[in-house]
Amino acid sequence: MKKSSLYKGCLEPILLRLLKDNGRMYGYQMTQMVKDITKGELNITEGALYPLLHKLEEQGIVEAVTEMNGNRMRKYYSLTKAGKKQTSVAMEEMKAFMQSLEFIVNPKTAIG
Amino acid sequence: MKKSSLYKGCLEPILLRLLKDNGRMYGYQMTQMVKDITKGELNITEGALYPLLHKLEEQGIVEAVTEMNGNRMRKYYSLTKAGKKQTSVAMEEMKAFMQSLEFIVNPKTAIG
DNA sequence: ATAAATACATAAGAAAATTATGCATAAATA
DNA sequence: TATTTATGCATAATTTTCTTATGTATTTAT
Repeated sequence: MKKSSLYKGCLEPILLRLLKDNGRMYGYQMTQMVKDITKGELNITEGALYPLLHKLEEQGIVEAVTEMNGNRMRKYYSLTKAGKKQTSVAMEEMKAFMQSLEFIVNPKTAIG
Repeated sequence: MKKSSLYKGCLEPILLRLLKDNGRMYGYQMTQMVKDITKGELNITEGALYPLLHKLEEQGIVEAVTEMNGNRMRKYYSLTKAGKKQTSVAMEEMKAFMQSLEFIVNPKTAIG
């Protein structure tokens, strides 16, 4: 991301997708993976990431296990059963959303 | 849109795109066109639309002309020269953003 | 007649980020 | 070896950007 935050609102489904694809992950790892995948385009800020992960944990969407890597802590998150169900819904919504964006931004080539 | 606001942050570029494609438009028309194009998926609320249009006008991105259609007012908006420039930038950002979403949500089929 | 659609506007509140800050360890670099 | 960068977590204050609710008024459909 450069400046304007287009991905405001998409962070939660992005995290769910990462966990769905990669099993358990820790926060910092998520930021790095998204940065890599998007070639530096999307940079998740810590101030957005950690509070969201905590919220998802409270909601029972994810569960966390803290492990030590040498002397450094890592808090691994993974989808709960309810979280997997929720992820399916979120992915359908994302698909529809992305298709809608295509319709608007690319009206000629978009297939629907 | 159903419930979650995935498109938070995307409203401005969406409006710019509409104006770029259709020349001058009035607010209500924008909401209807987006609803049509997206098959009811994206419903722009008035509380989001009008304040944003006013902001864009203040910033010199759009200019407005009020006309009467019978007894009903319509406020037509169109891109200024600066607005067209800004739209180009915004469309590049949108393109990159959408590509990034593809990378994340559709890692196998996404082409980059 | 009444409801729905058209057409604008604004205010209060909520949601979801950004920015700034803090702590701590490990690795790289000047 | 001193300092910066990277790793890894966390939270608070603020800002951005919506949603929801409300208001006014005309036109069309039921």
